[in-house]
Amino acid sequence: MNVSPLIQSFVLHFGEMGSRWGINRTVGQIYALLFVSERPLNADDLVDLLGLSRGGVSMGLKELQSWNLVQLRHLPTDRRDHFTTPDDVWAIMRTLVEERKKREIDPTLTTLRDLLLATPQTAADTHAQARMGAMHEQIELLTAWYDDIQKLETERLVQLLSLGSKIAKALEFKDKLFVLPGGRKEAVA
Amino acid sequence: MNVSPLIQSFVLHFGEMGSRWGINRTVGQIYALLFVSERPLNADDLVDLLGLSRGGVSMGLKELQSWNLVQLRHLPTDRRDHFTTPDDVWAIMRTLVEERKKREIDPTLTTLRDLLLATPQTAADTHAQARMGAMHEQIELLTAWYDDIQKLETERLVQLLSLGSKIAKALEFKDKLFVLPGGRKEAVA
DNA sequence: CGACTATTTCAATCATTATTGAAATCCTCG
DNA sequence: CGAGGATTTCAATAATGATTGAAATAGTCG
Repeated sequence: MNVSPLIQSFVLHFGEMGSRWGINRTVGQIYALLFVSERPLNADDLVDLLGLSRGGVSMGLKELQSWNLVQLRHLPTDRRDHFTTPDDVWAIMRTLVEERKKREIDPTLTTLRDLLLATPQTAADTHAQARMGAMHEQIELLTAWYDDIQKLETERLVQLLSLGSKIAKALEFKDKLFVLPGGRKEAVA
Repeated sequence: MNVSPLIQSFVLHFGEMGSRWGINRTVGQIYALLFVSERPLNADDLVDLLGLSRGGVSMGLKELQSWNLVQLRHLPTDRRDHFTTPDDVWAIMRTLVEERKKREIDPTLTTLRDLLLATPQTAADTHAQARMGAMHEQIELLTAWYDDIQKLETERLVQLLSLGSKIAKALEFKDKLFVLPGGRKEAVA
């Protein structure tokens, strides 16, 4: 691998993590190198710098493109394809979450919806369907939240994240305020 | 597989998804079946119902235990180990997030911290380190938010999620209010 | 339109991971 | 403590996934 020790450590780490992330080592390494590079790299650069095969780099880049994680660039006087990652780490993060949701959550949501429509044949089925319903409801709530949050501009998103549970403190306070004499709570939200 | 068609579909789906989630098919199937079962199941039940090998079930259960995703139960008059998943889907979700963070985020955070301490040897290193710094900062912000949120009781968490971006709307409003004549914003949060 | 280069494809190989099932170990109850 | 059943281990095998590199294709420039 023809990169400095610092960069090599980073690249190797991403290669390792790749397997835990459902992408493979090659793809992880390519992405890591593109992420830290000052200039766009072409496939030959990646072959040289990472010591991978020509075909492997081609497939890795194709996969990264399918994830929308790399951008294709054309440099003047060079007709080869060059690749970069976006500069903005928040943009990257949004893409990552979006794609993982698409691959890891949406299919399950679809399956759950289908199964919830089926007529249970046994007591076991009825119980199973109730469990699936609980799971479905939860995922719906989470994805609705995500859809909502995802629309925010980065500045505001960061603001919201920085706030953290302070907001929940406020909710708590509000609840305490609105506890009625009987002990029940008024619905206010 | 000796389960009703409804449950079989659910189990098979989780088996399929297992690979996308970094767990294997067997583990996914075992978990799915435990999740929808009315009663705790023992290893033999799982062998019968899912048609897996004795060893595979043993390893699958061990893995699920290492994820804290199943609970061991002992039934009276039966000395075999029985397994269940928690009833509360939010508790499950917390465990899942916690474990994935531990496996998929924390190691990267550690690596980044180490690499940020290194002295850059080249201009490329300096640039790479800046990129790593941006990544590090972002992950820190996200995990700090998570640590904060994670402490909330479920009721309040759900409340917060339901609110979604309404809070951001409020932030926006606040910002508009506090824009000073010069156009700069007062720091208020 | 060629000649040349860049890129992709794909069959073959290699590596890793999953799975089996029999043997070994561990437990527990009488 | 030991017999019987429950559980785990592990070597062997199967299945899947990653990687290579040479051949095919696509694309571009003069």
